[in-house]
Amino acid sequence: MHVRAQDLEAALAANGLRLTAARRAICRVLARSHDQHLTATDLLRKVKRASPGVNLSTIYRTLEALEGAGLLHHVHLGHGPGIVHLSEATDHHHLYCERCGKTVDLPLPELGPSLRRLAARHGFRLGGVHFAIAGLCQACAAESDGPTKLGP
Amino acid sequence: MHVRAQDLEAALAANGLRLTAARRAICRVLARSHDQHLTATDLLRKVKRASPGVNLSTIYRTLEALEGAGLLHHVHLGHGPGIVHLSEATDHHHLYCERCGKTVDLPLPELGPSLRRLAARHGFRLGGVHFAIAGLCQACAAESDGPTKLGP
DNA sequence: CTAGCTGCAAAACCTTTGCAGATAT
DNA sequence: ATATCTGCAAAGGTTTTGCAGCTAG
Repeated sequence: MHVRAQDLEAALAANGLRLTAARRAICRVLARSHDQHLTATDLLRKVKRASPGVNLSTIYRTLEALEGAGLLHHVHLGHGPGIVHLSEATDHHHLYCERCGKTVDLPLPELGPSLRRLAARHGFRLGGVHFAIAGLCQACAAESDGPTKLGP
Repeated sequence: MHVRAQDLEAALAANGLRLTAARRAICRVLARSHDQHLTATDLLRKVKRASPGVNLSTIYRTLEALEGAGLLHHVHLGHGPGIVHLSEATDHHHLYCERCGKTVDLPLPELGPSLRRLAARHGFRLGGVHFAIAGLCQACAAESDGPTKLGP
């Protein structure tokens, strides 16, 4: 099983943060959506179903608090808004298709020493998963090679 | 030697685009700054030294035209504005320090088969250099491990 | 001549911030 | 009781767009 809303709430409390209705609602949505890629606005829409009064700035401030407590990260897949990721789910990187936006989760163990060693050679330690690794998915790559292969 | 301004101008013309004073100035700055990481605003500042009247929207529109003609790409290192890269210089990827913003160029051959093969296993072709690979540079990684190691 | 380019101003987009009032502890 | 959190509204930084006039071809 995955992180439950109450785990998130407990962690908030443990970090000296207050448990408000808005935060409870946000934690619930986060726990329930652990396998999705939600933007702040997506999150607001879902939170509003339970607590209609919540404002987007509360979403951002709560995300900031949760991120500060190490409970989640935000990830940039490409242009546009960042998405939210529970920290338990940061065991994978993201492959992101620059053309169609498709993403593929890339288990960190699979990333293995290869990229890490390469980065280390330049004095870098590979960061978390804050930015995706961009490329083209199969479909878009094919389209890019022969754009009108099958066309009239 | 690297791409010259007149090469860029010729390529513009070859793509049916008009050669205006603003575009000439932009091409000159781009050619001269091929080894730098310029944002649109940086570019404007430099262009204005030769052509004071030029507007930021002209910069964006010209970059769009040049990008459409395959002459340059824009790259996102992290949060904040994108930077501009002549296509001839897209033979390297970027390592980007999430903390201090330092970047290191990573020759594509050095990226080697490792990451490429990993991406291929998921049906992806590693894209250009549109987004950087994020991590922590040596200094920031050290600081992150022992924040107050040397402090008072 | 006319399609395309320009400057200006205004908007779009995502995110952050100031403030006065409400709330958890 | 009081430090923290909230909603609202307004601003922030980057990029895009509408429009009327200018210019390259």
